[in-house]
Amino acid sequence: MVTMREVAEAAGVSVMTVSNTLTGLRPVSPDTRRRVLEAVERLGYQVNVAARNLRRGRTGIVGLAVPELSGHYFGLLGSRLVARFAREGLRVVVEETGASREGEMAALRDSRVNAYDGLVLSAVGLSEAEVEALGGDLPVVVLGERQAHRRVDHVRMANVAGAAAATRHLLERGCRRLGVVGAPPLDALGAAADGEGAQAFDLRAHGVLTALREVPGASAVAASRGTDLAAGAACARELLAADRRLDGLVCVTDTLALGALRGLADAGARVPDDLLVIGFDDVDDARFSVPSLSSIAPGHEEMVEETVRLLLRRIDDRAAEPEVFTGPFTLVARESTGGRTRPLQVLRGQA
Amino acid sequence: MVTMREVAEAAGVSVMTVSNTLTGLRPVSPDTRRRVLEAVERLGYQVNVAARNLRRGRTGIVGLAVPELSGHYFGLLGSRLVARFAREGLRVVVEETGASREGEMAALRDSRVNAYDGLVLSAVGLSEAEVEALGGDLPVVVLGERQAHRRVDHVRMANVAGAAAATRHLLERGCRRLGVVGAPPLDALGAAADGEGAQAFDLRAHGVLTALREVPGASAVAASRGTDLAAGAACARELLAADRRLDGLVCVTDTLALGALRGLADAGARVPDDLLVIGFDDVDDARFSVPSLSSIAPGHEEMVEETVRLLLRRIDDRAAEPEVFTGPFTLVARESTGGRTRPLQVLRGQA
DNA sequence: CGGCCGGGTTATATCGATATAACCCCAGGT
DNA sequence: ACCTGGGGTTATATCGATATAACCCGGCCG
Repeated sequence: MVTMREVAEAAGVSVMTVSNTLTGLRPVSPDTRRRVLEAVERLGYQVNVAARNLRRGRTGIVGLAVPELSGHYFGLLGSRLVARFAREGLRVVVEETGASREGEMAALRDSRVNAYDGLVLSAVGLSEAEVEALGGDLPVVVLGERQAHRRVDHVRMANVAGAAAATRHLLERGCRRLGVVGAPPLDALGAAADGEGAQAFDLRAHGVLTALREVPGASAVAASRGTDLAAGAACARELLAADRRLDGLVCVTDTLALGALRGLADAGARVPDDLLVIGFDDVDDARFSVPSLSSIAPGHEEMVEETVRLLLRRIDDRAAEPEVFTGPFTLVARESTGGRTRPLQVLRGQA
Repeated sequence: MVTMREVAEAAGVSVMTVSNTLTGLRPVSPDTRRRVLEAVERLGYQVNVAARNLRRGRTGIVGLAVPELSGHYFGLLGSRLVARFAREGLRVVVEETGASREGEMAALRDSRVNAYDGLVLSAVGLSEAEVEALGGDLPVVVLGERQAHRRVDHVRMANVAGAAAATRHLLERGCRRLGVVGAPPLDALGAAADGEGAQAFDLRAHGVLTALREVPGASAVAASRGTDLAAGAACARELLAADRRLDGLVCVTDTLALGALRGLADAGARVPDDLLVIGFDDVDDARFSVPSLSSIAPGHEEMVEETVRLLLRRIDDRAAEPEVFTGPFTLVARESTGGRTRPLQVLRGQA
């Protein structure tokens, strides 16, 4: 490995002059600059990032901790964040938490031990207080809910409002006997959803309830068996078996909804003829499933933008006042709720 | 940030003794060990990875360069690789190449500049010679084709054999007028697919041709418009519009196949009643689409295992003899080729 | 005409860990 | 009794870059 010292000798200057020409932190005469660059080129010099990091105290790496990278939503999110951070000259290390407390704690520890410049944590297991405690002075932006004290930067979706809009969409189209896929039993929900430790899914279920109460005679039952496609299919079959007259399905994620479409097909139920289905996240696949899936689009662009902004801000100033950003949302009606193939923008709203 | 020196002072020993107790590289008496660990605990010491890296010349990070993380296949692959490398104590930095030469060159450069311990490169744009030249002495494992000289470690799929098996599956079920989604014009294929710079998709198309020639009276036309869901849908519509009597569709990836299912639905064609569809990759969604998608499962497990093994081996020994590993494959027949909902393992084969 | 200023450059200390070699001391072999 | 050996420990050099302060020199101000 060719070092700065060798470049310096080749160019007949000191290492600091080489450093200065390369970083541009201090002025260098045009003549020396040329000689240095020429030597750099000739020797094929590349900075040793480890040494630079040691001295600078920065690594140029941020962590991204998500439940699992292969999910529809997190794949999308990861992809966008990687691209966006790249524009800021930051690289992204991916950690998978498995949506567990241990996984999230490991991600935080890892980020500190390896001195990442910051961490984007999609938190489902840890509370804000725990994140704050475990994170120490590590810059962290949390994606998700559970913000009780607002002492950590948060980027969240319009979960309640979005889910309510989704539900109203079904109700407006005549649904009265709803199934909710991916939510805890609805009667147990009240307490959790309003208060402290509510998860995104709880909040979405809460949004469903909110909309449901606006329409007399409308009812809903929930089922939950996980977050993957198989879970969606299983829940759909379960709900349909329990109530053959079900006429609408609100799924708390598109992954669950796509699985549910499969489960309904298994059970011989036709969408949208027999019942309507709507999801949440507006992943790419929603536009291409058969039937195409209506969904709540949570402003991916804005959320990514804001996540990056907040993390950079905090890296820059650890004492900055914590912010909570809630993305906008858009209801996208497609075939699964009786719409046409081409997406129809029905409603745009804020939390 | 508390340093080793402070721990040493607190424990009344030298920094080297602290280092030794922590790394375990040299023996330390039980008594001192206890004192050191106690001091570490009390002060909340954590090693400075930048300093360790500088000294050790390793970073504990490997790069993973894929066209885009949000694709079905690459999300799956990324997820598995991240998990698998984690077991080896390695973290993964994701780079998106956009399937372009420039992106792949950037990934290689980045990996060298940042001194990753190695790089897993899903190469579509660069030739092996270019990878070798640009990579320098960086340990690299290439996922994909184009290995001409076998001087770089490769992990590949049974593209030809797998695609041939997929095609035979359709032919056995009576298809005679096939469409190939994601392949270049088939008559232009011969030259490219046998020889040097063949891409995975070319090889799969080649496999289709191989099987096709075995059945007199069978024909195929190809269409290609990209690699995403929209491309799959567009190709399917295009092929069907050109030949309404099309009775089978071989798609070079599941993403294209899932898009194609959508495109066929748009055109009013029923799968599997009017025509059969098969994909390649066996992504999660294939099991849950409607109809569920038959596919070639390329031995994800083995490929990931082998990728990690080869990279670790080369990190350990840059002069090791380059290897090419070709994964096994399995044909999974589902509804889209007239199978039942539950997957049916029809054929297991090697390249 | 002397002192000050600032562009341009350099030597040196420093970041925090690890490799190296030297040291001490006691057990065991001869 | 002496030498050898190795467990346990330490001081110091080192990894490769950057921060710091000092230096040189020509121009400008008073």
